[in-house]
Amino acid sequence: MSFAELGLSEELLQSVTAAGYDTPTPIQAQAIPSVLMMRDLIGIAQTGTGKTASFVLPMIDVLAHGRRRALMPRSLILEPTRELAAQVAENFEKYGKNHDLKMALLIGGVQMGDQVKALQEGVDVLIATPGRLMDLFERGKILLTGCNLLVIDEADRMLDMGFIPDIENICTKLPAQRQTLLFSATMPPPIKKLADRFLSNPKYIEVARPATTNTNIVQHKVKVGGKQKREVLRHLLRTDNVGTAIIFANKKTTVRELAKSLKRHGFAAGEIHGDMDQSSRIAELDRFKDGSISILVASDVAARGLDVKGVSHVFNFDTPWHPDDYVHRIGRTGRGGASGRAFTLFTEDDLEAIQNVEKLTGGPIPVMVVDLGKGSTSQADEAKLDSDDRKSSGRNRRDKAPRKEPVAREEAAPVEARAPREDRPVREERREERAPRREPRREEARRDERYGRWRDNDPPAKPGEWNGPIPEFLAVSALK
DNA sequence: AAAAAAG
Repeated sequence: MSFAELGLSEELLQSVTAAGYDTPTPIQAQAIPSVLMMRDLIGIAQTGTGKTASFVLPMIDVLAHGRRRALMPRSLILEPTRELAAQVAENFEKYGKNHDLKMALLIGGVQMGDQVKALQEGVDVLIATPGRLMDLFERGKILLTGCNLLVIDEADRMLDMGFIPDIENICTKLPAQRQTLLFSATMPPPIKKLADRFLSNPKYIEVARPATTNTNIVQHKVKVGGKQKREVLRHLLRTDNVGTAIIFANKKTTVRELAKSLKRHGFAAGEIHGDMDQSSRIAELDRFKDGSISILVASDVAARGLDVKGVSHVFNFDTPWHPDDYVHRIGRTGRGGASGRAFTLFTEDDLEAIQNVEKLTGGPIPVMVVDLGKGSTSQADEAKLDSDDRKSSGRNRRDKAPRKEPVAREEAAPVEARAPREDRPVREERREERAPRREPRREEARRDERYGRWRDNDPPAKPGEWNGPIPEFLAVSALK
């Protein structure tokens, strides 16, 4: 299976090749033809599965023909966080470089001026977080009546963040006759309801079981006394061949203090959390991406969807309170088939949280014993932890190979020098099974039908005249 | 128990 077989245009294939990709991931293989056919779509996929390109690529082709109009964006992508929105925008730039497309990134924390200006000049694609979008809408800077393609990304995250009423609100402002794509890692009932209400006859694609963790990631948990946390972390950073690491903490204050502490100890560390202004957030992320810093201490603002290449390690300085967050956090490593390592520090108080994580991920996480040379962790502790595992995982445990001994018990001797960048885990191109092959001839026919509807030949609309398909509400009122 | 998002 290659990108060329999915029905994408030549220009687009060129930019995909230029970006270094030749084989679509499973979600791309399944979603792209469907999006090109203008079908609604529900995509159940974890981050790191190539989900973003699965809607960005076909959208570029869909939008390639058509007119921009002032204040009337032609498509809208909703993202839960500013960073994710910016990341999607980067994707549009990367793959859309051979196309004449204008986009606007509508996120909070930055000046409105440029965003308003872009809207006035007309954009093909709007990438937005809900708050700023609503704000600009209420100020009359956007008309959503021409927006017939909507992407709701990370829907479950939106739910967690209380955005669902906003999303519903926004949906009602878009033309009823439109294409809607909804992506989510899980399908809790409120998301199901949202999909039932705003999508019609969607194609359903599921590429990875929700709440399972990537098998490329080697996981460990490390029991620590509260006071040893930083020391244990530093030890692991020095001895586990760490190339690039994200360290998650539960609180913004912890993030700040930990970053400061690590810097004091000579680590090239930075920080990211929601109390920082947007420009610092972007700057820190850039420093991390370009290698100026090798360690990023983060709150859960960076837990989901953030795509930084070559992150060798994820450390949970705090055990996450919600097991979902664990899955998302460690998913920042082992991306795109690369290998990764994830360590979770836990204290006596975190036993329940750890058990919940293990229930979700489907097995006990092997214990890593860190000996700081002061007799901090004893065999007795390990034995006790092992019995905790047995309690928590119940009958699942019988199905698994016993893993009572740490899989990778490390030598305690500190190694000061960090591994050179070349020693980082190498990304392997490992693709899973392909979607069934499509017959090209049928595919072409469907595309033509669609283009007839949306592309080249539409006469220009006069002001106030509806140019697209007849909106549902008009059709309904005509029947009455 | 927190974090995120509008200002």
